[in-house]
Amino acid sequence: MSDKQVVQSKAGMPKTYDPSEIEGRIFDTWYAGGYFSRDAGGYANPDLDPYTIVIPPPNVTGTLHMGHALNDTIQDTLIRKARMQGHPTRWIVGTDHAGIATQNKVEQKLAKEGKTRFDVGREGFIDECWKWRDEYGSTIIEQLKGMGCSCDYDNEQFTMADGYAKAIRRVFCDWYKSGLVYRGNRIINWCPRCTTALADDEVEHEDEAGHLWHIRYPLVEPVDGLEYIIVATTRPETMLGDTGVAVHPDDDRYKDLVGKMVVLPLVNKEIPVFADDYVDPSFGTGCVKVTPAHDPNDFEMGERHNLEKINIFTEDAHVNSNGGKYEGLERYEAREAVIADLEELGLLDHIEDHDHAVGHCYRCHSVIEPWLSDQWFVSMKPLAIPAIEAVRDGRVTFSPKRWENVYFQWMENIRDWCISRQLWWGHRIPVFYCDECGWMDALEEDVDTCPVCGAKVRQDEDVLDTWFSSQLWPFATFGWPDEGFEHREDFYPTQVLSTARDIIFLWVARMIMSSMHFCDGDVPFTDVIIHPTVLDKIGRRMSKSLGNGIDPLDLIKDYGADGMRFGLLLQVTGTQDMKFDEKKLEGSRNFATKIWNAARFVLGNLEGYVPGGPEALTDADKWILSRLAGLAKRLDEQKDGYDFAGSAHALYEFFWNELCDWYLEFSKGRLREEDTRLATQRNLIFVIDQALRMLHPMMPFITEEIWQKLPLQDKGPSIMVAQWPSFASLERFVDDEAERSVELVRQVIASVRSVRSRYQIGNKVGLEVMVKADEDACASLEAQRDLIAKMANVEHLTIAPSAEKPKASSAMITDDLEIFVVLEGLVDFEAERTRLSKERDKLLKEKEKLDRKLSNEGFLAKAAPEVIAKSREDLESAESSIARIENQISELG
RNA sequence: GGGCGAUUGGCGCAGCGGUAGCGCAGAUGCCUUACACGCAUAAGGUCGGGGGUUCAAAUCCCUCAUCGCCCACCA
Repeated sequence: MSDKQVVQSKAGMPKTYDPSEIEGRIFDTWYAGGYFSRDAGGYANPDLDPYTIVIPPPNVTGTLHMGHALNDTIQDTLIRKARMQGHPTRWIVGTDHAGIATQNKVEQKLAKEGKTRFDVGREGFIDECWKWRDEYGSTIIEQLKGMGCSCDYDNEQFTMADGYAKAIRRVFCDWYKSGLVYRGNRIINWCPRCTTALADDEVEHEDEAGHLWHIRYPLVEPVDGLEYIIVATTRPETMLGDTGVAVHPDDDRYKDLVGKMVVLPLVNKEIPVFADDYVDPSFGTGCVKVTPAHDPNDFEMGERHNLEKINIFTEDAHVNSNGGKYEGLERYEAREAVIADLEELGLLDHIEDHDHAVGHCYRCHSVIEPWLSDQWFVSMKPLAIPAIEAVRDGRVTFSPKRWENVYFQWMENIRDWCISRQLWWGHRIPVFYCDECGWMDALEEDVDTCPVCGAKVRQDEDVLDTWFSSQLWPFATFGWPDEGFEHREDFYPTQVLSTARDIIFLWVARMIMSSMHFCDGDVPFTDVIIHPTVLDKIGRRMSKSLGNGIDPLDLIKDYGADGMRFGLLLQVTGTQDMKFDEKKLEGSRNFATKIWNAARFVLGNLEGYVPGGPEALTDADKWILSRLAGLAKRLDEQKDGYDFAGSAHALYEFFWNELCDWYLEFSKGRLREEDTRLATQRNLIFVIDQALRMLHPMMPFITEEIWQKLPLQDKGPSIMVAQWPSFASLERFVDDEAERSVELVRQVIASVRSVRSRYQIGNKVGLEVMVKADEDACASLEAQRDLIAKMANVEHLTIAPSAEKPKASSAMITDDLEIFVVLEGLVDFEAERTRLSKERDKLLKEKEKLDRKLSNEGFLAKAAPEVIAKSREDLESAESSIARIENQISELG
């Protein structure tokens, strides 16, 4: 309580940073300032290259999860830095209509009211979807704002928006006319619950424990006494649609059977035995039952051998009228029934356990049914070739690089893409049919009547795969195919595409293909960042069913948006997974408070301040400025590597371990002295200003809040548009000598503290200390004796090359110094001896290693000269330390 | 069946060719008037096993093991 009063009298800042009070207010000022737009409220430099990012559009079905929080933080960090560097920036934001996902949600909602989509009809259902979108779409945008994301909110995109629909139509029609889009009757992946086709990569395969049923198919006429052959299958119910049995052409066991007929049990139909290379004689019995309508391989064989294709399932996976007495049974009921009947007939030879991969719908997890139907496809190979080339030659690079191999592997084996979906929510396929004269065409504008015969036409009932629309995101969001896209050099290609690894195929690859196709071969983005997947703290995927998901907004509430962002970025190393434990954010929240308090300290010590640039009066000043330059260098250097954890660590260390732990402490005494106060104030302000700018992209809110309070000259309206501190702008401060000098000071202070701790001497007890060192070191220390006196509470400090150890004292030996702390009546000589001996033994081991190394001829002959020199130096230093320690030990008597 | 990733102090992670670092937890002492979401000090690791390359390996290569991902039409 008294704390607060002290605080108010200082800088009007509470002593713990409270983000909830600040974040919303700051976000509003950013938005009002127009900094999220391309010209950054007038602060962008139009002469610089544009920097653009398109956000991976979240599904309107849901709210943002930890993966989004991470991904969007990464993007915001990048775009904010680019903006501060002066680039015209634009971060395109928007949502994806998410065909199946949304349709499912809305169907569930209707189900709760006891209705199906058929009750409300196609139009009514689509209306419901729009309502859903209006509700959840805004939630997502609010979440993004809560995280501090600096998106171009005034230009929000949606994959079902009118303009976007134009792009879809153009693409579809263009590809249709060039033959890349075609209609075909093929085996596709059918989800019987969603009642729609799916693309191959929308199917998730999982190994499941199953069985291999061995079934006897009687021969019409016995061959050499053989009355039946045995087929092995994992799906006995599909036998209802069998139209042949295949064996390998070179399989001697069955050679004589090729061309013969067998009787398909239960169906009592004669089907042929034929030979096909596809069959693996070593698997099962070497005889394969062939169901062309329900298995992709069987389909191919059926094509090769002109077999009939009998569909035995309805769209919801029940046996249809082709299944005879089994009609109406659900597929697994049918399996039971078929097996029971075979058993009864004595045709079930035996059953083996057999694990196999079963496909599941990526949306509802139902088991996929391979199903023969008419669908629309995109021929992918021609599109893939230039897209592979673009990554191969580095026009697009992945980070981490290893994902490029994943991309290549998929792209080089790419198969045609089934793009039609039997859904209502989505872009309806723009193909029109005339049932009168048979005319059909893909059209960019709707038509009612047939241009050939004038009869009424109908539009294709199906909609397009959601990914068909999201693949156009990098150019459709900029107005393509309209006139505005002529200014595409202002934003296309974009710079960075940051996303999760699980949509490399579904989305990233397809964006590269379609964008290059429609944008004169130009890639849609140059850098792809594949960020780690956020797992729970014990390494499981976060999911609704496990209930282990975390809402970013809850984290923001507890740790602040900055705390959450920084905590996440600290974990973005090159690995593929990130085990996330909320506790990990504590350090980042504490870091925010640390910075807050550093600012509180500086702002509370501004009496007599007159604005001005940094003044490097002392080594301590030179040191912190040099370290600041070092930080800028570190951040500059990693700009291409996307080492977010590395940058975050560098910032953390600078603020906490250099600025707060040392420079702030150094400055305490100097702020009280008339002759040093102003320079110290100016240095503090300068360093904090620059460091806050460097931290801003990662922790936007707290940096803005503090920065606004800094008494800077000619500062702009927001740190968001303040100049980014490049290394070049700070290079003049690099000062190795000052860094060495302060290092000596730190050694003395740390040594004295160590002695204090060992002898349990309170900080309030002033000590007598002597430091022995060479002339140069003594000169450095002498110039900074006030700092040592203050920070180590030394009452009498002697610094001299000839300093001698007082009898009653504890000695500390460093590489450069001998430090004696006088301890009248306190010294435990035995303990001192033990400690110094341990210290010496450690050094002896080190010396031994170095000796061995330096007497190794191979090392001397082959190692780099600087490495050898370093080893020599280390040896010298170790030897010197050993000698001095031994000297101390012998003096202890 | 292929491919990728992980394996470093109790826990979570850096380091990726020159004698092991960070955060958290734990220990000890401190309300040192910016901060107890803090300060100080000390302790803690033969870098999964084995082999190889090299003057030198946590770091490169091979192999094994464990865990986890992805891709694949063997019914």
